[in-house]
Amino acid sequence: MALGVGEHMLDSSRADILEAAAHCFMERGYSATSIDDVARRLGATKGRIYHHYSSKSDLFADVFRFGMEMNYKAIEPLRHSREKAVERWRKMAFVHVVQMITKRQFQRVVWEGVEMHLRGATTPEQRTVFADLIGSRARYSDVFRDLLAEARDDGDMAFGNLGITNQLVFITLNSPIFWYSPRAGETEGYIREIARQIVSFAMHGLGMKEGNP
Amino acid sequence: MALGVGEHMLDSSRADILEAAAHCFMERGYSATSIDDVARRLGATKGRIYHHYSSKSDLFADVFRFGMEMNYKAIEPLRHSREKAVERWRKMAFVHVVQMITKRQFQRVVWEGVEMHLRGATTPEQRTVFADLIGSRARYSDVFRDLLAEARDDGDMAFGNLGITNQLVFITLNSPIFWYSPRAGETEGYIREIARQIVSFAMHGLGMKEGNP
DNA sequence: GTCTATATGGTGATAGAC
DNA sequence: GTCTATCACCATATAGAC
Repeated sequence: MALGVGEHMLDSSRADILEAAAHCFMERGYSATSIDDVARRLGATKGRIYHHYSSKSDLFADVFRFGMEMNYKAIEPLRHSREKAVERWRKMAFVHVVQMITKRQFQRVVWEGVEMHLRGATTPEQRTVFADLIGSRARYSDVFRDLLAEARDDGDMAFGNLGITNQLVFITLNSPIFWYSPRAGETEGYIREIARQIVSFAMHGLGMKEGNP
Repeated sequence: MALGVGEHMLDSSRADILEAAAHCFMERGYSATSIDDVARRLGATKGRIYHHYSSKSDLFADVFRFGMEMNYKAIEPLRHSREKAVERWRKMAFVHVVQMITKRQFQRVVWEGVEMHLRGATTPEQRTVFADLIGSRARYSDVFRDLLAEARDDGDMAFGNLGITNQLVFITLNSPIFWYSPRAGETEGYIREIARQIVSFAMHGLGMKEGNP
């Protein structure tokens, strides 16, 4: 029940599988992860997984989907506030980074899913499953990109090529999925402090003054 | 012979294998790449590969090694110049980014090698092979980090935590391995312009004024 | 719903011809 | 030095008991 999302809840059996799968995919990557690995982490056998998912790529896609749902949910309250674009961007960037840190397993899967798509490494059948996920992810990225454009028009940001800049910013915001490692006694305040430094770095790169969310 | 490195040249047979392997590992990742894939790309069979390398991880390690050798070679002339740290950092960052773009296959393998190490996904025997490679990569990163510290002492940069900042900067500089895609009629000037924008973004993030290498 | 087989295919690695 | 078998193993996915 900890994994409630949007208007519906996931039954706990499925939530357990998602959590275990996300963790395994994060640790070993899609290809090196076997269904047996996920089952072992669940303390079960693969029969249980195949009862809920028809294939490994189906399972992977559902983890991907759930990761994106969490992201949209996190920024939703901030998207349509009446503040200036630069301020909306700053707050959204902050909660995005916190997501990257606290939901690391799922965000790594999202990243690898995008990677697989960009490399064209997916099989034809996988493309159908992936299509709307990749679209969802692209639209999510566009939300941030459009705010950058708006903030530049407002004169609150200064940068060169919009597409490249958004790539640089996004990879900066996503980077903790690669280098952050949780430590004992990790507090919410500690995580927020890390996130603050990352957003600050990105904002400077965007030609802005300092700011504390 | 195009792959000459350091004081020695690689025999062309081995250079061909390295190039093909790098390309396959870039496209599919380590685990999803089979020796047959590499052989197919060579227009050969795996007998040829196993004559030069005793295992898949050995081959991967050699691609990793070669990628790092290229990196060290690229920054070597700049490391010990007598300019200020901030200026040395800027020039080294620039050639590093150009490497990321122009030697993308090898740099992706370096990235995945580091990833595999961080995830602890390597088998005990692989750790021995990887150990010095990871060390080499860590020292390479430290070269940049130490310059950041020096530049901050000089009063030429302003940032918070050194370790986090170096991670953010490094991931920014490395990012084209993920999003850059070569296009027809790609000129050296075009690549340098992209690199210039990336370094500029990073430098702003480091609390510096604009600069054109 | 979850388990225990088991069918099936692919992959790393080796042996031996040329 | 490269090729053509071939082996042994592991992983996806299924079938059917409980």
